[in-house]
Amino acid sequence: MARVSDAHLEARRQSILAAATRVFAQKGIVAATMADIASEAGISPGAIYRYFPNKSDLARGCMNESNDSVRKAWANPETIEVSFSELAALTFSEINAPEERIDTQMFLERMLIAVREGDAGVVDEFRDEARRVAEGIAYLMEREFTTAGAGTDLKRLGLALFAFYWGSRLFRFIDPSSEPVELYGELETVLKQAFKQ
Amino acid sequence: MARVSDAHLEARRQSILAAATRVFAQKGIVAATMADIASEAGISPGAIYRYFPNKSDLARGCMNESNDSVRKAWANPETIEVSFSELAALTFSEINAPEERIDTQMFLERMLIAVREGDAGVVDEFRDEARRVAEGIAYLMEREFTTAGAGTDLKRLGLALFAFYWGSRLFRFIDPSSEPVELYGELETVLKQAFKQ
Amino acid sequence: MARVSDAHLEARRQSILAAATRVFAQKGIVAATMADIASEAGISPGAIYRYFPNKSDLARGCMNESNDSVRKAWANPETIEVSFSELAALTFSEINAPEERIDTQMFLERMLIAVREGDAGVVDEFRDEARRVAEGIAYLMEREFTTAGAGTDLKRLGLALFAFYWGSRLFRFIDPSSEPVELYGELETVLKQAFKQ
Amino acid sequence: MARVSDAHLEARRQSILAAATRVFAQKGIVAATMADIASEAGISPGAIYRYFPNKSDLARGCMNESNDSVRKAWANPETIEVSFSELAALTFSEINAPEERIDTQMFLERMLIAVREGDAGVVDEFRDEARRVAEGIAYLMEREFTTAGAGTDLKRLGLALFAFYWGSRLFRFIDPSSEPVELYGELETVLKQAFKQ
DNA sequence: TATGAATGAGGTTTCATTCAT
DNA sequence: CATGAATGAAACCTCATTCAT
Repeated sequence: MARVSDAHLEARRQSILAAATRVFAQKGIVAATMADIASEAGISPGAIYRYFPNKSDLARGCMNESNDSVRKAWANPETIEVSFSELAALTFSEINAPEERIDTQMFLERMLIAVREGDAGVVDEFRDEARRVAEGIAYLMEREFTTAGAGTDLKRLGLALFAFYWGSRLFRFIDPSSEPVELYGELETVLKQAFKQ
Repeated sequence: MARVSDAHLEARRQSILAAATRVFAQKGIVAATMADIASEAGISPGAIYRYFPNKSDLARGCMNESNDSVRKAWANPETIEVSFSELAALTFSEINAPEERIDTQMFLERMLIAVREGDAGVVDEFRDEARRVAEGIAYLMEREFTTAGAGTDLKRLGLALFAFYWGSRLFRFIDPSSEPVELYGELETVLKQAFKQ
Repeated sequence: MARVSDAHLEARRQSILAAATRVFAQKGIVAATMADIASEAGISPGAIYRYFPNKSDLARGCMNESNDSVRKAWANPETIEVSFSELAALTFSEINAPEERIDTQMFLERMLIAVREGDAGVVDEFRDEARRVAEGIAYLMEREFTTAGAGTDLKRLGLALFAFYWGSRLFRFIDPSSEPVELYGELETVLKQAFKQ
Repeated sequence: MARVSDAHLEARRQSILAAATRVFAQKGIVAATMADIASEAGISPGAIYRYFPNKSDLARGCMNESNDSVRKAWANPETIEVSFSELAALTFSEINAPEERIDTQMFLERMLIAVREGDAGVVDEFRDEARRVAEGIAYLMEREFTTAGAGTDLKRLGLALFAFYWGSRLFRFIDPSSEPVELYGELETVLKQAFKQ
C-alpha cells in the first residue's frame, strides 16, 4: 500500500483526527484509549502512530481542530465588513451548533490538563487569544457605539465580554436547554442602553 | 476490638473526603490514585474501601462538598442585608482565593463527567442553582437600580451575569494573572450607565 | 496479606532475583519478559514492581548478585592467608562451576548494554575492579616470586592476567569443554620459569 | 522491469549487510530496527525482505562477515614471513582500531545468542578457530623461542594466549582507555624471560 | 522489483481492588 | 477494623512483517 498520494495521507490524518475527536468527546481524553480511536477510525492502533507521535499530541491536534472562523474574525476585525452586533449575534448563535459541544469539552479538558501540568504554553496561548479578541471587540464597539469611550476601558470590557462568551459556552455545555443567544441579547440591550445616547 | 463510635467513623469519612479533594484537585480525578489519597489521608488504601465502595463514588462525594456561602447568599438574597454591588464585589474578589481554584477544577471535572455520562441529576442541580442565583440577582438589581426593569428581563440578565461569573472563574483558573474584579468592574460601569439615570 | 515480616519481604525479593537471574540467563535480558520472570517466581507481574522499580533495575540487581568472594579476595590480598598460586588455582577452577556460566552471561550482557548506552558508571566500576585486582595480583606475586620485579611492571602484568582470566571465562562460556585450569597452568609454568631462579 | 543482474543483486545484498552491521554495532541486535537498517542502507524496509527472510537471519549474516586477515595469519603461519613477536605486536595493536570495536560487539552478541540457543555450529566454529590459532602460535613460538618446548605444552600455551587476546579485546571494548599493546608487552617480557636463555 | 502504509501481537508498567494477617 | 502485599486487567506504544500499489 505504498506510494500513496499526499492527498490520501492527509485524508487519513483527518479521518483519524475526526475519529479521535468523537471518541475523546464521548469518553474524555484520559479514558479514551488508542484502541477506541483506531477502531472508530477503522484502522489499527499502530497506524495512528504514523500520523501522531502519541496520544497527547493526537489530543492536542483534535483540540486545535476547532474551525473557529468566528473567533478569528474577532481577532482580526479590520479585515471584515461586519458590525459588532452582527458578529456577536453570529458568535452566540454558533454556540448552539452541535460541533461546538465537542469543542467546548475539548477546550475544558485541555485547560484542565494544562493547568494540572503547569503547561505555560497553553496558558500563554489562551491569554494571547483573549487579548486579541478583546482588542477586536474594542475596535468593533468603538465603530458601533460612538460614545463608548466615555468612562469605560473598552479593551477590558472586551475581556469581560469574552469571559461572558466562555461562560455562556460552559452553560450551554452543561445544560443544552440553555440559550446563549438570549443571554447575550439581554447584555446587548444593556450595552446599547449604556452607550447609545 | 471495641465497636468504634459512629462519630469516629464519620470523622474518618470526612478526613478521607478532605484528603481526596486535595489530591483530586492537584492531580485530577483520573490521574489521582487511591494510594495517593490514602497517603494524604494518613491511612492505608484498603481502609478507604470501608468508607467508599470505589474511586468513582469517592470522587462523587468530593464534588458535592463545595460549600460556598457566597453563592448561597445570591440564592437567598432576602435573608441578607447587602446591596447588589456589595455582594457582587465580594463575589468576584472571592474568585481570587486559592481555595476557589480547587473548587473550579472540581466543578469542571464534575461537569465533564456528568455530561459524558448523561447524568441528568447533576445537570438539573446546576440549572436549579443557576435559576435561583439569577432570581437573586434580579431581586437585588431591582432593589438597587430602580429603572432596571425598563426593556430588560432582569432574570435573564441575571443568568447572563451568572454566565459571566463562571466565565471569569474559568479565566482565572486558566490564567492566574486574570483579574475577575477588574472584569466585573467594567461590566458594572456599563450596568450603572444603563440603569442609573 | 499485610504486615508481613521483613524477613518474608527480603525472601521474596531474593526469590524474584533468583527467578530473574534464571530467566535472564536463559533468554537474555532483552528477550526475557517481566511476565516470564513473574511466572518463574510464581507471582504476578505487578508484584515485581513492589520490589524493583523496573526491568532495568531488576537486571542490575541480578548482575550484582554474583557472590564473588574469590574476586574480593584478589582485591584484598592482605586480609587473607593464601599464596598467589593457591588463589589462582582456586580462581580458575571456580570458572568451571555452573553458576559462573550465568554470571559470565550477565556480565557480558551488562557490558554490552553499558557500552551501547555509554553508561560511564558501569565502565568506571569495571575499571576500578580491574585496577584493584591487578594490584592484588602484584602484591601476591611479589610475595611469591621474589625476583618478580626485575624488568616487569607487576601491576600491569596483573592487569594482563586479569584480562587472561576474563578471556578464559569467555572461552569456557562459549565452549564448555574448555579447561581454564589447564590454560592457567600453562601460563603459571611460564611465570615460574620467568621469575623463579 | 528488466531482469536485474545477479551482480547487482549481490551488491545490494552486501550493502544491506554492511548497513546492518553498522546499525547492529551501534544499537545492538535487539534494539536495532529493520527501519533503522533500511534507512542506513538507503532502501525501504520491505526491500530487505527480498534479500533476507527475517531479522534474525540478517543478523546471522552480519556476524559471519568478520574478515580479519590477522587472525587468518595466525591460523596459517606457514604462509607468511613474520615472527611471533611481530605478528603479536600487530595483532594487539589492531585491537585499537575502531572497526575492532564493532567486531568485538558482534562477536559477543553472536556468542551470547549461540550459547542461549545451543547453536553447536557456532561453538564448533569457534573451537576450531581457537585450535588453529593455538597451533599457529605454537608454530611461531617454536620458531622464535628455541627453548620453548622445555616443560611447556606450546599448543595449550597458544590457547591461553588466545584467551588472553580475547580478554584484552573485551577489556578494550568495555574500557576504551585500556591498552592491549601494553598488556601484551608485559606478557611478552615474561615469555622472553622464561624462554630465552 | 521496490515502496512504505498498515497490521497486530506483545512488551512494560500502572493501579483499583481484594483479602490474609 | 486496619493493613498493605498481591492480583491481573488494561493502557500505551513498538516494530517485524506483509502486501497493495
